[in-house]
Amino acid sequence: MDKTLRKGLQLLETLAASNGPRGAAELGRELDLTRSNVSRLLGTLAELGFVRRADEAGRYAATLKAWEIGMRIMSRDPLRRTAQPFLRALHAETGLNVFLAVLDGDDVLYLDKVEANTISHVSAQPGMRLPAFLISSGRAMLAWHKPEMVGARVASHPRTAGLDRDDLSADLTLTRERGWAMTVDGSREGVISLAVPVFLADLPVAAVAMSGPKAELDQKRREALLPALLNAAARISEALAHIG
Amino acid sequence: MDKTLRKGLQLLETLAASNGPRGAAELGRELDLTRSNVSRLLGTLAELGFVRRADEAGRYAATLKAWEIGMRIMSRDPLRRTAQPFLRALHAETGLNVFLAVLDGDDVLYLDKVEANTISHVSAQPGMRLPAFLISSGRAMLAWHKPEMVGARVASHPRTAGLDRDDLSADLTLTRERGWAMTVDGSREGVISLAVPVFLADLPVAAVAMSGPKAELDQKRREALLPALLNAAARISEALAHIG
DNA sequence: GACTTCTGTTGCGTATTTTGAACTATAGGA
DNA sequence: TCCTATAGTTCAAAATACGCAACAGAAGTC
Repeated sequence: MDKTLRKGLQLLETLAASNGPRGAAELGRELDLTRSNVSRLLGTLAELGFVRRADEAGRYAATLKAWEIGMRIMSRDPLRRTAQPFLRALHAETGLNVFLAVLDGDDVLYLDKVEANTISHVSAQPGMRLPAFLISSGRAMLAWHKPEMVGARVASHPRTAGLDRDDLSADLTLTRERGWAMTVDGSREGVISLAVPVFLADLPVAAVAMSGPKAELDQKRREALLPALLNAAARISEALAHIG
Repeated sequence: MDKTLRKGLQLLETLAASNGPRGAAELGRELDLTRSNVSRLLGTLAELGFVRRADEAGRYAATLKAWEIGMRIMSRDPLRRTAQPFLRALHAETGLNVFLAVLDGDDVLYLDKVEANTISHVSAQPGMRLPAFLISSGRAMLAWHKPEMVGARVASHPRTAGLDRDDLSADLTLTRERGWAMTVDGSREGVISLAVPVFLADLPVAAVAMSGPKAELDQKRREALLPALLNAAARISEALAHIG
């Protein structure tokens, strides 16, 4: 059960998702807790260093401690570790933004990104979630799942605006047949994205994606770039198999 | 007080620092908790998604949930957000690895890094901590602190191997006079690192550092690169002042 | 400026919650 | 095969966290 731990972590999570510092009453209303309860929880979270008083008025903000702990976890992640050199090579070869993503529930979670060091505000960032159907990485992974499982997900997910179930189904079939996924204006207007799944024991455990401006990626260019993407994903799959 | 929250977060932290999956008894010994207590805490952490059973034997490992939450926190960090474009510009101008770091207690905490996309295993990674005295970023920030405060830190810190207090004190004075810090073989053998503090309201709140191989960075090259570093730090300070 | 209504924090008594020992079950090693 | 690890569960005892109320202060309103 451990109710206190539950509430404390929920509180931390809420604070992490908040834009600015927040007070106890406000947080209490959002989480259905009393002011005094929230106040005390914030006090202990502050003692532990996960939170700090931002105002003299008693509003709190999340510190970087959770980030630090999270980075330590991520630094050991075997998927990211084995994939990273291949992602860098792929970026070097294509000049495009390169992503590594996994499927978590109905979302895609971005694990890594290699981008040009120019100031290009890519929408997808490591740590972000996006609905799997909208983006190429998600479709690449879904295409290798059982159709009935995918169907259930389409039906259950609310954000299917402008996306017919049959269209999606057809796209996934096509994706699986040709071996790669593509979305146009998926995560961001004017962006084309290509993705290929990474397999471990015949399961699509991740996806490698690369994206660039629509104007730059005409069909000829895409065809020229695809082999590098397919190769990168294949080599990551192979490397994963050797690790375990 | 909130003892349960305390223990739960301590458990998560320990698990995040562990190399592989760990069992309840083992963790209990390390944290002075009973097996049943740890077992229950792990159960709720698993329910909340922060931890998962890695073995069928009942050993647990941290998931990426803490990382995800942490990344959401970091994505809003004003220091990193304002610094990032300048760090990228500095990297583009110099070709060196560029770092952003803050001082936390006796350690330096790396917030960001811009490096060449080639496979170069830099020792410092975002999220990592290193003793402030050892590395240029730390010295850059310490040099603008009150000497007595620094002295207390030197005395208290155990890892002062091969580092005389007077030598350090002299180096900090020199650093402050010339406006930048330098370490040779600081974080890693064969690496030279240069750093300059970033100020907010006359306090050294961060440091920008850049590093490269000793062979590449002779004095002539260093003198050529320094203005870019000083300029980057100054512009970040200025940008910070405009934000608040 | 006085008033009203928020805010965060803190005692305190109650009762909910957590706790640790004992117990079961299972797995690995000698 | 036994022995000793392990993890997980039950239950009564007790420590703990809870909400209410009270207080102090801030912020907005008339």
